[in-house]
Amino acid sequence: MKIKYDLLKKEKNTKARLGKIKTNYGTCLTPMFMPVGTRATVKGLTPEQVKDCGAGIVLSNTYHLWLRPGEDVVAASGGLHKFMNYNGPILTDSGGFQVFSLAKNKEKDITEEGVHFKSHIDGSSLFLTPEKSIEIQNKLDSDIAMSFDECPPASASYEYLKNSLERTLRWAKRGKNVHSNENQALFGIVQGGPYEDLRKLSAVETVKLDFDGYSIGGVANDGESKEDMYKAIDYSIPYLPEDKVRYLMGVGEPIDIIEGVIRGIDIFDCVLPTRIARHGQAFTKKGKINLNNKKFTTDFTPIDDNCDCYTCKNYTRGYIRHLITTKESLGGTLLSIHNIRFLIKLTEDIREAIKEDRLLEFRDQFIKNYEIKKK
RNA sequence: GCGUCAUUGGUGAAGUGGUUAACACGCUAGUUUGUGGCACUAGUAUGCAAGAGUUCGAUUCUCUUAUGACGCC
Repeated sequence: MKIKYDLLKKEKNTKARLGKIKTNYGTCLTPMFMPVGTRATVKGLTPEQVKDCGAGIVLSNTYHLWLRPGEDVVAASGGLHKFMNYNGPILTDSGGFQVFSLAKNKEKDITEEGVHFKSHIDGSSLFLTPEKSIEIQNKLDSDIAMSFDECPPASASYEYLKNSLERTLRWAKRGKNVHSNENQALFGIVQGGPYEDLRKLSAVETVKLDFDGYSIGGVANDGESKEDMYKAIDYSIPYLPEDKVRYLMGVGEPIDIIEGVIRGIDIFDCVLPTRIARHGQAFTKKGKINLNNKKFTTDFTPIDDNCDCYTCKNYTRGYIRHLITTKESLGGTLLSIHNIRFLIKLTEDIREAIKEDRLLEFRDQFIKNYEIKKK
């Protein structure tokens, strides 16, 4: 079975939705946050720890698994779920983001046929096409595959974005034509930067191709402003079907998740909780804190008051600071557990607020608490 | 006891008779949004063992003292 999305409720005062995604590996409620496990592992965490955080879908990455260990190795092991011992749903990103980060000369490296990369491992020349990306994902056997798109930088011009999204549409069609895994859903990606007509064009044309779900891409990169991110969502959502999942790629920050849900987004993913964890930072209801800061040396309280995560139930700020400053890997693990749980709990709270039609009040209250501590 | 050499920030250390004493680590703070994992950015010695002298000017030259290493009796 491919995935199935059920729309359970629409919030009265916003475009927020409550939904359910059914997959072969379980059912998840939306809005939802998906932890990122680029190389078939959420860095520093066992699958059990990821599940204990309340995770539904976990992300992995086509580009990285293509290079190492190779999609045939994963397929030989019995597919990605068996390979990484994760029995929940998995979504694979197409490698489109690596177009953004690895193709140095956009004009030259990105062609109609595909994208030329330099391997980040050994510098060798690589060529990835929409067909190749989908074939790899078919073999990886994730539950949801993503179309291969170009994720242009926020600084790209209108002309560039227009040409880019039109090419991404052609790539989406090519990818869909070769998609052959009956157990795997395929999502299309809407591009177009912060421009209303481009987002509309991209959304309308992508929906015509009839995907199992739709993403909004090209946001939250390269220093894009929050205003532009919200515009990208607002200009795309009206053209997406109500009975399909909507996925905002690469977001992120607690505030942006709330604002995204208000604008009609169902699922999110982001490296932020695990990346900042490895660098010693933690989300709290009062804002982000940096456990590297000296003031936490003798702070023997949990990271966040009343947090129900394993880390907060068992460890103190002072101990975690010690692990972080001595570069013990357990520090990153404990902070990753907390940060992932924080974002998942946030989406759980958002779902409760939607049930009671009080999402806007929930947002205002969250912002009030989150910014006080920032000073 | 005599002789030789050394003494630069929290640490390892470079260096020069003349504006801001290199670099690294550490430390302090900040950044991080479909991960090129463990990174990046910024700040961090009003002082070069102490004292005196030479000089327009000394961390850099001279002397004394202190401490240390090595050698000799």
